[in-house]
Amino acid sequence: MDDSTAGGRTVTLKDLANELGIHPSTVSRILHSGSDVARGAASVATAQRVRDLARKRGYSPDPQATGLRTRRSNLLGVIVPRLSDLVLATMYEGIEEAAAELGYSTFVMNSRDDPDEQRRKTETMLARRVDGLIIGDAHLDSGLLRELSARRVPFVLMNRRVPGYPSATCDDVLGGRLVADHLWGNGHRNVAVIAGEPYASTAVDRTAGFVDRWLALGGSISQNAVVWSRFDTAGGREAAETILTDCNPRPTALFAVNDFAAIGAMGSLRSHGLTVGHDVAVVGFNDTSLASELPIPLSSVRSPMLDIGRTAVQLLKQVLDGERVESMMLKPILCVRESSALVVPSLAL
Amino acid sequence: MDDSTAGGRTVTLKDLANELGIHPSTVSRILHSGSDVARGAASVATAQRVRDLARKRGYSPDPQATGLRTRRSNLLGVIVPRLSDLVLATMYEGIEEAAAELGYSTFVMNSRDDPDEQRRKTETMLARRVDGLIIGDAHLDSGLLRELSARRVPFVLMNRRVPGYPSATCDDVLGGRLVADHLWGNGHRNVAVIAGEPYASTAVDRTAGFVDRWLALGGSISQNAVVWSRFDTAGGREAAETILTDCNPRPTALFAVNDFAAIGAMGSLRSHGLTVGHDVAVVGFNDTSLASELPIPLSSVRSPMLDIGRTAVQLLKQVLDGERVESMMLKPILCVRESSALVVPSLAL
DNA sequence: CCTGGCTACCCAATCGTTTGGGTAAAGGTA
DNA sequence: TACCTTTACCCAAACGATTGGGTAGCCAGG
Repeated sequence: MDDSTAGGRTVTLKDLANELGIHPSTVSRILHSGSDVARGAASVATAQRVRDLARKRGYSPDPQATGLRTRRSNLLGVIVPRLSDLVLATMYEGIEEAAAELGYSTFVMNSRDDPDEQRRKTETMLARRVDGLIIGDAHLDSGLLRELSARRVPFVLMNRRVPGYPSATCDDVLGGRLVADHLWGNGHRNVAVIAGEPYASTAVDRTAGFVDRWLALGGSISQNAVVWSRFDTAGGREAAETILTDCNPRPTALFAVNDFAAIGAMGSLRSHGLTVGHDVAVVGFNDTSLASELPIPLSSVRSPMLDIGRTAVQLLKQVLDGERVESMMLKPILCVRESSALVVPSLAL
Repeated sequence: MDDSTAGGRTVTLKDLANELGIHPSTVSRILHSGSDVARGAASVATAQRVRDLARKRGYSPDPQATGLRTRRSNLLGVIVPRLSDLVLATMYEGIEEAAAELGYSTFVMNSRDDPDEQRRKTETMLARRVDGLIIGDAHLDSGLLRELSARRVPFVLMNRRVPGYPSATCDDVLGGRLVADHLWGNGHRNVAVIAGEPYASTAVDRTAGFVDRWLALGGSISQNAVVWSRFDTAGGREAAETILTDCNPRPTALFAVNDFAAIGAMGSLRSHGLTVGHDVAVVGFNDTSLASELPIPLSSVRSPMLDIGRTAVQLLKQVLDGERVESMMLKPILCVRESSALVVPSLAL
């Protein structure tokens, strides 16, 4: 009577078959095959009776049994640095949606960007027999990816890319370029970059996109105007402090490759008596929902986070189907707000 | 040679048994039983050989097969309104940790606080044969909970409570009280509350805790000084607008039951030319990492989000073990910052 | 009448583990 | 020596679904 599984007594194929006086295999074919197979398996009338009873009894196939037999779990593993990072959480929402549409369920785990944890979590996922992995915390120098490749584990990268592996990312280089164009166009000639973690392609690409374009426009950027930092507010604050100390004359604009770092930087500027948007322009990246809500609304590059998540699922699906896949880079757009809206008069040409 | 499961050819109990010339059941007992059973099952020497080989071959038991046999999946389902809400994401981190320690893996799904989605996601979880559910999006008037109870689905609530069901929450009433004491102590006598969604216990309890204490202190709060709102910045902004229009004289302090709503309110105050912390005090709730980083750092009630997640897992474990459980309410503390630090001189007694 | 081809099913093995019930051999006791 | 315990294993039946291979009965064509 009592059953330890959540939901109590569950109905099996055999139950349905017994009740209708037919064989379980017939029921299986009717319920879980394309209509082509189902057609050959039973008469239209029987098929209808089976489907009706299944609905009435609330039959739902046991994924463990199915998985055991078919060797597929319909489970996707997702690894992110931390889900409390708004960016990754939003991408995950996209993943969840797209995965559900394809009949997959998803696991998420946090790796905190720690290589040991990355490895541990990956193994946990594989032990759970996921069909494939979406890796949202790839490091540029990762040996783990090579290893997974060698073990023929199906996976795709998300958010961060690593050359040689399929990935769904924002076109971060373009994003950086947009910011360079914007700041240059507003008359800035002395800028600095809060560049993020050097192991993350997001940071590297955004920085490179910015710097390369800046140089192409005829600008120059000194060594110590590019400061690598953590992605959080504290990291941004520290980086800004460094810039304010090291750069002389003080830059008129700051590009932070991440909104949180930008917010930290704004805090630092404020405590130096500088007004963001007036004395120093600031631009962030990702356009998280906070950017527009800040006292001085933050200009930010909007990356299509939800779509990146969805795209990652589609790519992984292709990998699982044995198709060849191309990495996808989704286009960002720049949202200019008060933090960088002003043209620098003294420098305007 | 090729194997559709991630990780390629996997080692089974039978493989190990064959290689050692013993029976799979013996291997199973050695590897997956308490040392008491294992002792009776094989000689110490054999046990050691088995364990060594298992390690060497990288054996990991197939959870589908295990689940099929034991009727337990070691999977926990977690349902939250949205993972892109920092509060829930942080709680989930606690869940993930605690669950891993107990050998469980966790699924998360977003319900967007929509009753249909809640029901759908719940069914999806049950179809996956989770052993139990952690429900982070309970509505006070939910029929779903009654139904799950009737179906004897093991579950606990997290973050929001509903009388009659076990839950792990912050002591929200206390949180509200702390804010009342603080504002009253700073001389405020005319306050308003941005109360959140009336279907969430967090909103209701924080508001009630505040209001009841306020009255107990001898204060009074008019009807239209309590405004229900969404939990996000837009909701907070609108609520603040309402308050500024409807309340005369203008309140000297605002308590928002959620940091994001508080941030929205701060925005609204600013656009009315009011300085937060000077003209109007603002206090939020949850002490999300942003609170302290805002230009005017936000006072906020810190709730132990990570621990709430961990506690939820422990409670669910107890439910699964058939033990009786008591709801847990974790203590919050108030972090006073610039947004509400000033004493109101004109009103100080 | 025989053959061939449907239609509408059934049969049984299989996936990897777990677990209740053996049992043969060794050792101890009366 | 007969009998009882251990020890150290083996055996086989599940769990629920899938799937390659039947097959009985019917109809049509030659």
